[in-house]
Amino acid sequence: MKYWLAKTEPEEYGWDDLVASEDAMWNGVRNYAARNNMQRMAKGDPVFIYHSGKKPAIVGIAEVSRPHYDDPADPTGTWSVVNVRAKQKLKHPVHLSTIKKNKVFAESSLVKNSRLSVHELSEDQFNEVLSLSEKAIN
DNA sequence: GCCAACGTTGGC
DNA sequence: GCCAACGTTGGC
Repeated sequence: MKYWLAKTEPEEYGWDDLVASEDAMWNGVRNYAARNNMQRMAKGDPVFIYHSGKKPAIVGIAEVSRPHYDDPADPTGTWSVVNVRAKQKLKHPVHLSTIKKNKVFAESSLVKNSRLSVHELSEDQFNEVLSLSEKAIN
């Protein structure tokens, strides 16, 4: 099992939209590194949903409900999508500022490549996010 | 709103 | 194949 994090702009499509749609096609990724990560997702892998923007933070957990397939909106066949399903909102959002201060994430692409929209996390990092989400101030 | 970092494009 | 110019993303 692998662990993932997918970024989204909450004004465009946020956690609440994902909950409402029940099973959503995660589309619009137009970056090779992010696409390659999506192609490595397996059904059932956990995916943190991250809101970028004013208060960047991880807000909830979803899971891959369908592994990658061709983006139906892309006639060239270059880009992929997956389907994800919301599982659980985090008790408290885990802010990027917290992640940056935490040495477990020092080598993470979350810190080193802020522009990447789909990241893989280690098991330790995944568990650290879960643990941080239990704290009101993080 | 600004700007740094990154990715892509296109000229050579 | 290199690299300058440009566009975009996302944190602050």
